[in-house]
Amino acid sequence: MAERADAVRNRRAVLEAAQRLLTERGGAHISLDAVAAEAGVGKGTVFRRFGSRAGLIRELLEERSLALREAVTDGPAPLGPGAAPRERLMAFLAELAGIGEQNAALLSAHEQACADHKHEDPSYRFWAQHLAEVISAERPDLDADFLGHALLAAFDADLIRHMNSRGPGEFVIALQAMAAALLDSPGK
Amino acid sequence: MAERADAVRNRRAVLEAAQRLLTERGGAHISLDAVAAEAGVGKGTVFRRFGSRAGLIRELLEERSLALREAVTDGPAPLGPGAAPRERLMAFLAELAGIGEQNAALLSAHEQACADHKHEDPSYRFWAQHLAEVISAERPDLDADFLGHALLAAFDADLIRHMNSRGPGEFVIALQAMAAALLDSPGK
DNA sequence: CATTCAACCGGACCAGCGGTCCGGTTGGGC
DNA sequence: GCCCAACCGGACCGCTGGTCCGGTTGAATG
Repeated sequence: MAERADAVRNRRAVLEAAQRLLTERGGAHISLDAVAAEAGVGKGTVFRRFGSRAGLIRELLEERSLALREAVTDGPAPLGPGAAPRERLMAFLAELAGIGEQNAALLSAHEQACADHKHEDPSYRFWAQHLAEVISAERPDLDADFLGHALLAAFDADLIRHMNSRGPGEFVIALQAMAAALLDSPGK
Repeated sequence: MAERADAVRNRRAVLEAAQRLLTERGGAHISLDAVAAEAGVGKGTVFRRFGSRAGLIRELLEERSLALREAVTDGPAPLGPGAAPRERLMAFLAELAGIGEQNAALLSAHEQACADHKHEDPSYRFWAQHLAEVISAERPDLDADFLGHALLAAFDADLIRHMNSRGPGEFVIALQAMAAALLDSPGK
């Protein structure tokens, strides 16, 4: 037996409650007491399901980006393996930026909760590795590993907000322009 | 009267104690109780001097980077106003990276304490503006403002640690290579 | 040097947090 | 219908950032 019915029900309730608090209230001050209360559940339940604050945020983020992950590993062009590396990179950045723009609060919470442990986060690992692969495929002479991390570092909640204040979509545009400049830079 | 003698003494004691805790102990778990105790001072004193945890970290960081700031505004080449923009950019990145490598714990603490308020931090504002100016001087066609923030975003404590694990100085090299690629990218 | 008082100090205190624990409850296989 | 492992709630703990106030001290003044 994998998981009892009430356990499943509570897990979903907690995830939805957290999402609700995160989007309705502005900041990322989401306390686990509040999440438990909003979910109509005891605090112990939250911790049994998710282990810790970081675990909850992580799972929330993973849920949000699951579709993207699948599209990348075995979806159609331009995200999937069929497309050219450059197209995959641009499409991936656009898609991830879309998630970022619409989940700024979640990103903030993630930065705060998982600070100094990004590399253990499966979502982050996947993103970084995908970026590195696709950059390396297009430009084997560049430091693809570093550039992947650097591009992800640009998904800073504060920076996204700053760019969004210029207008919707400005973040994606600037990010893609930067990636294009890197890919088009003259080789050594 | 600006500040009483004992006030000045305590301010320095607190700053030094914080620095000591930050470098001696690994993590950024530096609690203000601990800082006060290490400084041989009451907790109230810490808060009266620095307002909050963020204020303390901020001032610490500012102290660390004061020399760099002065060198940039009116020092000699390659940092100062006399040098060519490209040289200034590279030298500035190298210098800042040096600070970053040697103060990883401080950077972590800063990220954690000042998250979502970077733009209010005077040090950060100065850095971002300087980067934007110098990038814009070399490549007016690029989005210098965004690129400045993006370059600073790469000063992620986790990323620095990751690069340092390859070997000393690897972070600077990769960072400068990225900046060079951006500056050398073909115009539109 | 004595007086005076605003600036300063220490640490008790508070509210809220992440995380633990355990006595009671319940789902579901037999 | 029985039974027990899985699950639940919420009281509880230790710690943290931040506040407050009665007592102390530096230094300007005469």
